Amino acid sequence: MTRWVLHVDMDQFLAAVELLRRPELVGLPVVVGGRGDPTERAVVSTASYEAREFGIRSGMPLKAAVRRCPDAVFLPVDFPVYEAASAQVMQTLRDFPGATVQLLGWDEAFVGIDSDDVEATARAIQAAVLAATDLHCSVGIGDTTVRAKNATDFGKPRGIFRLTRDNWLEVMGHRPTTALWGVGKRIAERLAALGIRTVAELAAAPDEPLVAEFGPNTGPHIGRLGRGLGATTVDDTPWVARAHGHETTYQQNLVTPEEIAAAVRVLAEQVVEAIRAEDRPCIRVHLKVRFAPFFTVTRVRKLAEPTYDPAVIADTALALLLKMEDDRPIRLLGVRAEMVPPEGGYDPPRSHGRRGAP
DNA sequence: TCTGGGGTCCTAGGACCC
DNA sequence: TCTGGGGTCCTAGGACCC
Repeated sequence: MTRWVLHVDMDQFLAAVELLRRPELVGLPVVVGGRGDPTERAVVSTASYEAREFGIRSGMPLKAAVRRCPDAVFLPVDFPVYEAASAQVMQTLRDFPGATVQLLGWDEAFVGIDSDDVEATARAIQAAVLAATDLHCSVGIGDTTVRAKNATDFGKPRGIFRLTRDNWLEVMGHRPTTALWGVGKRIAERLAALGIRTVAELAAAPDEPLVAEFGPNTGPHIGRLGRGLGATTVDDTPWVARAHGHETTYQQNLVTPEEIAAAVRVLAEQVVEAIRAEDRPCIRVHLKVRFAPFFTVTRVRKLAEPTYDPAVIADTALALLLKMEDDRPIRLLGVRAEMVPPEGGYDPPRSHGRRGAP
């Protein structure tokens, strides 16, 4: 038996969940995002495959999406419904015999499993998820988490793809470094400045220039991504949140001190609700401000003592805002509360392993 | 085209202490 | 008077992911 890492990723998750309760929309271009109003400031969360044919992508402003496809159906984001569907998917994975499950997000997870016929196992997982939820998924198979995660893209939609040390360079070598999970536009630019443009070039690069450019931890980490190296086992330790935050993009920019203070207080109240549910008070307040037209800054301040008091959090955030001495109109405010770590610290500790809160 | 909202982690540099 | 080397804590800011 061989130990495998599978990456299970739901296909067009939000759109697929919406289509289950609106079967009349099947086959149409469907866009889920914001409040479902393409005249508002908001972006696409998920576009159905039909909508993607018009060039609509996640992260695109709704205003841009509607221009590309005026006939698309726009639906509001309905978090509780996706949370319920996600929980059903994840429970199905956990119930699969021999599976170790590590959540990566709402709609994806690593599954560690022993198998002599891993493609058959992957198909069985797809069938189990479909039977339980009526939702389709794609499965990436790998000998590391990094290879499994990258493999999924080649399986989409509804497919399976395997990436191991044997075919990693053959499949990924000629692709740009941005194809890698964990390498975005900025890091790709800095790599290009070192003469590294493809995955194969990154895989062959020595550590020294990477360390010089990205630091002693991140440098070698990026090199390992190029080689497809990563964890070979799946870690199912339950996730413990570090922080909770709330941010809002205002349809009309905030201008007056009164409306700004009121907005910060609303955000602080929402944040306190979230950290109370965790039973861990706030130790550090993060403020995020997007000034119009588009300039974002963040500030952090440690509190003298841990608190659940929304007034303290709001006042701290406002003090940080005041200190900036910037009176441009504000289009986004965010307040985040970093919580007291649990007894004994976080497990697993901070590391380069990519883990998002589901 | 005009850019959400939820997160995590890393690095640099200053202040301060011994 | 000017100075080393190690450490911790804190803030600012960058980068990434779904």
